[in-house]
Amino acid sequence: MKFTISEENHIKGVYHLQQQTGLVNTNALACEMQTKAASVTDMLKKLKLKKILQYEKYKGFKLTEMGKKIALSIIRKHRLWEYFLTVKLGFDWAKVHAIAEELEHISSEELIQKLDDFLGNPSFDPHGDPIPDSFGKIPTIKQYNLMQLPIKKKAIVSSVSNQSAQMLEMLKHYKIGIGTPIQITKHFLFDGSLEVKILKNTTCILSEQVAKNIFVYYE
Amino acid sequence: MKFTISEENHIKGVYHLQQQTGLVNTNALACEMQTKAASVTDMLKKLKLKKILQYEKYKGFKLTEMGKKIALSIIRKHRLWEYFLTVKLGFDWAKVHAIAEELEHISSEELIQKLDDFLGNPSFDPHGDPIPDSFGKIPTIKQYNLMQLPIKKKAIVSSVSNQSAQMLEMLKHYKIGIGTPIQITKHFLFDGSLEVKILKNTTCILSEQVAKNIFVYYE
DNA sequence: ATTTATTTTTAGATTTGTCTAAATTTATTT
DNA sequence: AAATAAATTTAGACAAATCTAAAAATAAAT
Repeated sequence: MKFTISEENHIKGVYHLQQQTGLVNTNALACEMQTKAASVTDMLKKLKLKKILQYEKYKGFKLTEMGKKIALSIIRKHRLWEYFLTVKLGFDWAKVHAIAEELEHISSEELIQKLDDFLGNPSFDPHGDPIPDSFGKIPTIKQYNLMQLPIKKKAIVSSVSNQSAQMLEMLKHYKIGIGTPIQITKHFLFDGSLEVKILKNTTCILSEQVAKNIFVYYE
Repeated sequence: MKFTISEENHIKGVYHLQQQTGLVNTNALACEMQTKAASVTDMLKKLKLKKILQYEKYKGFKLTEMGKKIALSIIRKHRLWEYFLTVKLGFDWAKVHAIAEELEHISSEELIQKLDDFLGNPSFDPHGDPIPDSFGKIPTIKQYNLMQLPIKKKAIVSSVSNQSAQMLEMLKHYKIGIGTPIQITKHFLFDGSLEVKILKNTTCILSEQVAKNIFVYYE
């Protein structure tokens, strides 16, 4: 089945929200999509008709199995293109998201399969987010946010959840990126801030607010 | 200035037609665009307003200088993507056009500049069509792949699109490189293979698969 | 349990790009 | 030059995707 760009964006938006909340409501999606509630309602009717989501008036909605499959295929495209843009074209990781938002709507399945092979079938994009395979399966590793990481335990930065420009700029300054080895050397109980050693490099202090948006894995 | 996909496609269509005819007429463009004359008229009004084309009712139309610049930037994108799809992703050249029709509308200028560099600033796409540079300047010689070269016609090897190690090794063995004078002496219809004379040197047999990756020019 | 507030949906308008059918302009033929 | 044909444009309609403003349903508060 074929979808418009707007439909695809809505499907992706629902997927994103239902990851956290289970059932999604109209206002939340309107906010996520930077549009109005009335427009969302219109789109919901269309997507229900196409059996992309289960939707009862006034009662919230969520994707059907088919809807989920479509969402994952769009996310797969998005993340493969992000990988291409940073690793092959040398883009700064802060810039790739907007371009991938366009590229993810290119329709050819064969293109994505060949791109995947060309990139060496990566499992994670440059932000550390997992890239679903062609069946929609998502690779998993146990991730912990920095606040949960035991003190002195060596770990690898795997992703960053708050991708605001300010956040990315700060991490760039500290030379913290995906794959950076890291270790907590002190935990200040007063304000929850952490002293963090970027291995083979300097040490810095991160606030709790920042730390809980940085994810790592170990072993 | 920003354009919709439909506007961009019409600009490209006008450019293509005016290459041959100078002034373009409504029906011709309608045919080119697989649409109706009335729809073309609507679009012409819009593009005239945006100063993309000179247009007098009932009297035909052609692109302004600005219109030409835009057309060339779209053609540039199209051909760079075609190059990417064949040379980097290994697509069959027959399949790349449709995909490039979508990719050419991705808007980022930085993307195209980086893609161009990544591909090594190629001058011709895999069909031998010239790729305009970022100023809209078009390289002049036309390239043909060996399958398209008329028999007995003397030509010069100008580029090789499939740069796999095996390919390069084979070419090295036959002493075929950029600038090598070459001539087709026989075309075996059975399997599409060619008997090729490397001038001032030996003769060899090249499979169709190899031949279509070797580009030449003549005169 | 009413009233008030919030959320969601409907109703109707707008924009973009397309269409058909009719009218108009230009070109061709007799 | 008048009649006919072809090309082009206008007028009006339609679908998609959005919006505003008002109505309806649900949730929260007194």
